[in-house]
Amino acid sequence: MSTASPRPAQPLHALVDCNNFYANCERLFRPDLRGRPVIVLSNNDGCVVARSQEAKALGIGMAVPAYRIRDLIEREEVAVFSSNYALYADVSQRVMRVLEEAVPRVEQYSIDEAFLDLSGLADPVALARALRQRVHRWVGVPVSIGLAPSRTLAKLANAAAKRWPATGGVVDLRDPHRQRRLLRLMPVEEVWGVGRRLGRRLRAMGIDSALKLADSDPALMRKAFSVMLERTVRELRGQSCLELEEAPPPRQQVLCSRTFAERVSALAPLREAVSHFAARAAEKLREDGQLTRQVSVYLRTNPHHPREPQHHPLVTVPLPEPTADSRDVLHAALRALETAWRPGHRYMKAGVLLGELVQPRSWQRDLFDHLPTRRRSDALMQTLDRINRAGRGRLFFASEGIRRPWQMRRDHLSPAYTTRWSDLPRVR
DNA sequence: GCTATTATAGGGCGTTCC
DNA sequence: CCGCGGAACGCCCTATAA
Repeated sequence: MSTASPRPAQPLHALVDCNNFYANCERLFRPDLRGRPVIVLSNNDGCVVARSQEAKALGIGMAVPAYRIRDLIEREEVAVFSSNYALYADVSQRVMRVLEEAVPRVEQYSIDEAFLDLSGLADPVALARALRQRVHRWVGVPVSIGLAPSRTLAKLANAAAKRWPATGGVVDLRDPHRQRRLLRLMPVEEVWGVGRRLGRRLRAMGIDSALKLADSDPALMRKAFSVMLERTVRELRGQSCLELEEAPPPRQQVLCSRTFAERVSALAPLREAVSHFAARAAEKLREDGQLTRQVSVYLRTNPHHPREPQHHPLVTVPLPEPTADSRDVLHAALRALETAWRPGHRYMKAGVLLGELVQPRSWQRDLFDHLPTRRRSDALMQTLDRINRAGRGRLFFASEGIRRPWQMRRDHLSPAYTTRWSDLPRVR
């Protein structure tokens, strides 16, 4: 009976994470900014969303409102950029391509991170070092790599690779003794899945380091907190609970929302904004190859001004049949807006949410359904998308408006170096 | 005066169904 | 017929992450 079946090799996860990604994207074509503090602002130039190492050293925090550090920016000559997602998405794709060419199992986890399955490799550390060098040479952005038997440990290994330059940007955390040594140094909030709130509650129980969390009783953690934290504890002990997902499950909702450049009270400009978000959301839906059965619209007044009248309605409109046609989504969104809007409020943000998504094949019209299907919808939408892929915003709906006083501010936008010929830097 | 965006998982609670 | 208890679900909220 006991023919020892070949035991699968210990799983090995690697996390590749780009360092200060947006800031380094902005520096790619600006060698004059090397060694200088660089920050990138959120949509509408509101908050800091990325900082170069030099900017972090100045004490500039994540998500700090830009207006609060205006003096510091001026004094230290910090280079400021509006976020340029077209650029970051393009650089991201190049990084991912390098990884995918070298490793068969890659899961892109976010715009600047990917998990790799390196199980069974003879010398994964050598591969990691080679990858790091390759991305730097071919794309130009620095990355750090952490290796460990679980994803949560790989995250911590990656954090260590970033924190200690002597590691050469690669940390191998396969050895249990090394794991414990690193976990002891890591504050519990640095653990993946532990945020500010959980961190505070854990500290109140005397669990202040990653090591103490790893040494806590998983069953107890499940009872006191949630299954998520139980998984985290197991992962910290080197037991892999989160597997690589090469084909991530289809998205469950599509959201398109934005803070306005100016507060908006009147219905007319809100109609334009909601039309715009609805059209954009439908476009994303088609990129995904999905259909929606439900459109919601929400509005927000400024919660930072509690003395103004507050209103944050969310109105949902079901659709008679699943669709990815911008006209259907737009029409439903405008109907929802009529219900949501109340006069006498200064709205600062609106959003369009598509829910109840379905794959086209899994949905079949019932035989006795006599609803008229709009014919040639697919062809029309394909044409619309093709034209707009060549340059966003070439074709749009009249209800989106032309003046768009609500449109976001982007006062420090970098040129489209990688996606527009006319913005290519010239070398003389 | 200015305060991000998009997405997911899970908890709590009320309703409905059996 | 009623009432009970649990499953299942919708809805809203919180927490987290990048």
